[in-house]
Amino acid sequence: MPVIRRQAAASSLPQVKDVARLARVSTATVSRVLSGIGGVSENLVLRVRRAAERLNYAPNRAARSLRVRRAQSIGIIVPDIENPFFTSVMCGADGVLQDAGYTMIVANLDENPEREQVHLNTIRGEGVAGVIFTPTIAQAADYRTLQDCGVPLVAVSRRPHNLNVDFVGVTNEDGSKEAVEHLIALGHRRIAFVGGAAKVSSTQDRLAGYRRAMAEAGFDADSDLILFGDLRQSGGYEAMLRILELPQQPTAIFSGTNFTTLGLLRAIHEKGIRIPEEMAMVGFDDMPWAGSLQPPLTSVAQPTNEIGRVAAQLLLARLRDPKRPLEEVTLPTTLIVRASCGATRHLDMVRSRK
Amino acid sequence: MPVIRRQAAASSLPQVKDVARLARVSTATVSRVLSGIGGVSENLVLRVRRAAERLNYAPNRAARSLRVRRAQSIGIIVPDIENPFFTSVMCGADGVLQDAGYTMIVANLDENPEREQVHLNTIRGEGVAGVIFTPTIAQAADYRTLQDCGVPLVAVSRRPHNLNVDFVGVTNEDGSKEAVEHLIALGHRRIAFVGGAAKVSSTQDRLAGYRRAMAEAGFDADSDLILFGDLRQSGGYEAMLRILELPQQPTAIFSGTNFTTLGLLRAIHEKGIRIPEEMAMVGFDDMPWAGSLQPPLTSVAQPTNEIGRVAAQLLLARLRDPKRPLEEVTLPTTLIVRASCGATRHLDMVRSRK
DNA sequence: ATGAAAGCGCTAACAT
DNA sequence: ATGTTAGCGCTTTCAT
Repeated sequence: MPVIRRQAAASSLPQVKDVARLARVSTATVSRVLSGIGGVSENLVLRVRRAAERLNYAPNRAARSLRVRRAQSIGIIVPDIENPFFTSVMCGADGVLQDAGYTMIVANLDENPEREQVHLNTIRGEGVAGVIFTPTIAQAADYRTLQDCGVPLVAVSRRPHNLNVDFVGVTNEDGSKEAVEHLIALGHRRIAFVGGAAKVSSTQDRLAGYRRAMAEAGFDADSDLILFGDLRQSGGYEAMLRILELPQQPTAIFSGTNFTTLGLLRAIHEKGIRIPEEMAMVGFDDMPWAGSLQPPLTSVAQPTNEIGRVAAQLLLARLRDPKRPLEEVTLPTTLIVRASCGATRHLDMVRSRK
Repeated sequence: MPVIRRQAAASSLPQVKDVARLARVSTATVSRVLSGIGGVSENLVLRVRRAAERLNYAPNRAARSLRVRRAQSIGIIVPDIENPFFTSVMCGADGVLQDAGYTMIVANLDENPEREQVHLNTIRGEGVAGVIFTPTIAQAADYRTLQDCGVPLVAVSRRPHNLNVDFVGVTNEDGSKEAVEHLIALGHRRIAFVGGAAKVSSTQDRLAGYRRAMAEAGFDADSDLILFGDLRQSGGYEAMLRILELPQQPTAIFSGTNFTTLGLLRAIHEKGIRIPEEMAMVGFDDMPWAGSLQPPLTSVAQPTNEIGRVAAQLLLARLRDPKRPLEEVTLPTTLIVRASCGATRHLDMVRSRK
């Protein structure tokens, strides 16, 4: 015998069947019109469109996701949502994704790797159509679980280990080399490298650029002068304190990432060290306010918005054609010369410190 | 007669029924255990938990959303995802929401009000459990559509017009007054106010604080000295150019929002004006690098993370109890004195410019 | 070109 | 305390 059920409260939202009734067509036709499949007479298309508009119809995305077994959303996993590099990347991706009708589910790891697993499970449960992420420390297996569900992944900024994914990066090594060569051209010989997280590919590539520049100039890359912080300001701050305790000080510092640079600056200001006279400086990552820093920062700028845009485009391309070959895009960096490197001063002044 | 249907490809994801089978219970029991309703024997709870873990089960959130007619996600609508104020708020909200099992759907208006309507429709379609937003220009009706669907709203930073929602703000007026009084105490009489977007409540409150400080000190608030930019650096930059064309220059500027401050600074640096000697400055909004700016910026700091946290908590509270009275939380600002206001110099030097 | 209806995976009402 | 099963709103197959 049939079970008697309480009727759920009618949704205040219009549904396909409301649109269908108003347009005097079937729900199938409404769906066909609104998803733009085609194969519907012009007449009905018009009626359906009008009805949908009249009712201010917004399709229930959960129902759609359930039916097509894939959500119209993509997950963005960022190590730190407060880092301007990542927000700028997100902003670039957002524009592209929004135009394609995707929503953006943002997972902030907040430099807290335990969160990664939780987030990945949630994202798997969301049935997102794809994921844009920046690899943190150890995870390949977790991301592979997503891949096994057929969710395409695009890595940004850091090259993931043991994971076949599309990738968007920049000329980390050449950009760093150019920056260090610039310092060398200004007369510096003892140049420190302060990287962000030591193990990520971007840091290693930037270190490689530093080493190449030093080697080609015939200078020692004194291992005392190679330090690592993390991705917060504190890492740079502490690195600077360590540098100040060195028996033989560098005359210049190349900083491998934005927050490290800010941390270094903070320590330098606290100690009253003058830039660039006592310490010259170039930092990887430009920031919208880099020109208003004390002093204006010479930096290696990444095309951050473009990185996000390309990442989103790669994802959409793969959604369209899952079989396409893996793609790896490397975008160019730009050395922006401001005052912190000392390029605007006489070389003698820079060198006088030795 | 029954219609023959093509079987959809079996999902590679485990489902409730897989967990149920493995645990030798019904799907209802699995659901009860995993959603923590209670009323299940300890024995079965254990078996279900174990089975779910073994299968690495992640519930299909779309199916759940469809069934309970509400997603486990909340929408965050921000005017500009690249503005550190909003990212910091998002970060605070994220922590709370994540712990409560919600995902965060981020909609970036990118200062583009047309996008707002599109985003609101999408968010309505997502069936989010709630929305945290910062009102932009004109919208009340659009947001009301959401409210009519029973989606609770929390406004952040700017008070929305004609909309009954929970609200998290800061002591804009008192914070600004304190900042301007600080400048007055340093001997300034001609103090300019450069606000962000003129029409939003936060700008107006900050202007009110400026006016009160000036009035109480018995100074004119010369209307020439009250300017507005927008929420990008360019607004501040252009405002500074206008200030420089004034017949009688101010000796100090109080800037109403972070990007405006950076824009002002950029113009000031370009013109080679010395801060604070030729122009003293205090800005609303602290930034993690405010101490590394040129010169270190005296600012009115908002507890940005806390704002986000409180917003999320208000939302969760209302989800628990939709009937609770509307709440309005005002968090305190803090004046952080650094060098840009000239507090570290002699008064005579500041005043000497007149 | 259009419509009827099954079924996506979950939850909760109802039955036991 | 546990199980059975309808149905959330959509898309899509199949039938016409």
